[in-house]
Amino acid sequence: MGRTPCCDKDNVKRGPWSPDEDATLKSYLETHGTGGNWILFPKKAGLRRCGKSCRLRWLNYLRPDIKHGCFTEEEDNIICSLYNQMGSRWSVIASQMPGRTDNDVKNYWNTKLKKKLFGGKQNLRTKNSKEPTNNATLPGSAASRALPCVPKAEPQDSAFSTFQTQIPATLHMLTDVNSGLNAYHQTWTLNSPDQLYSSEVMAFSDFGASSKKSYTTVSLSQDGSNISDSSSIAAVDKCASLPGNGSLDDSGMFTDFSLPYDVNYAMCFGEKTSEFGPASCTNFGDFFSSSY
DNA sequence: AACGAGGTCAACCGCTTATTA
DNA sequence: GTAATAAGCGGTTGACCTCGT
Repeated sequence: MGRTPCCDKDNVKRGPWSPDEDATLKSYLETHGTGGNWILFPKKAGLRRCGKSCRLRWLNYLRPDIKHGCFTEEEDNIICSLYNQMGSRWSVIASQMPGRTDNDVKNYWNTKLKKKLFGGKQNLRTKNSKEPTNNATLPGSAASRALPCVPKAEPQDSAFSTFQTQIPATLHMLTDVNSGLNAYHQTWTLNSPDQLYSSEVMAFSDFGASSKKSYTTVSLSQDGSNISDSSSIAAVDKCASLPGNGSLDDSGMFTDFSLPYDVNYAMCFGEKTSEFGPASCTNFGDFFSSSY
């Protein structure tokens, strides 16, 4: 007994979208919205596509606020930090970067960032030593069509050099822990590496590893005139600002996280952050190497 | 010039979560 | 309270491209 299919797979077109389909979807969506139901949308719009496919096409590509192009160094930092905190929660990570989609961030991490960070390391989990090097040029394939840019120069002696500088990363974290009512907006500053090992920061770490239910995201509007998703909008509801460097509340969580300190220390958290990495690890790359 | 290897990204799949009846 | 349905999400796949040999 399988799940009932969301559409008749035999009668829907699959594969890449044509410009015509894009135009149809876009114009219909801009005029009528989704009508509150993506499943019915293709029929109403006159598209022979699965509703899920339409939704994905819109959210990941056609939305007007989508940002196409190179990820900035700041975005790199945000992705790395958040990935380290919460793992592959791409929608949450993407929500911190307006115009970026979870798919974008996921692809960027898997194809570029991961290599950028670990490409220079010797003891990677590679079986055939075919791991690309840091200075590999960006292929001019689909990537260069979408991202006509040159890769940033990377020092050869550090797989994680970006993070060895002090990063004033501001990470807008979205959460709604425990009660679902007491999410706080709070700027959090680490003044020393010791704080990363404090009970307070363990709570922060735990936050990263918490279940999906602990996150608050603004749900996708069903109204086409207001379409967005967790990739581009911040959870502004339920958030109140708390000034200063106050500690974490048992029932709440922060949304701003400033890191004026060397983030290497933070990289000793486990990938899923429910556990610490080896005490001996001194940077992100070392941690990952030692984890594999 | 041909071909295989590898990189990239859009799109799909299927599971989980949220919402509605 | 429960079942059905839709939306959301992360993992994976496959087409297309460039590069190296």
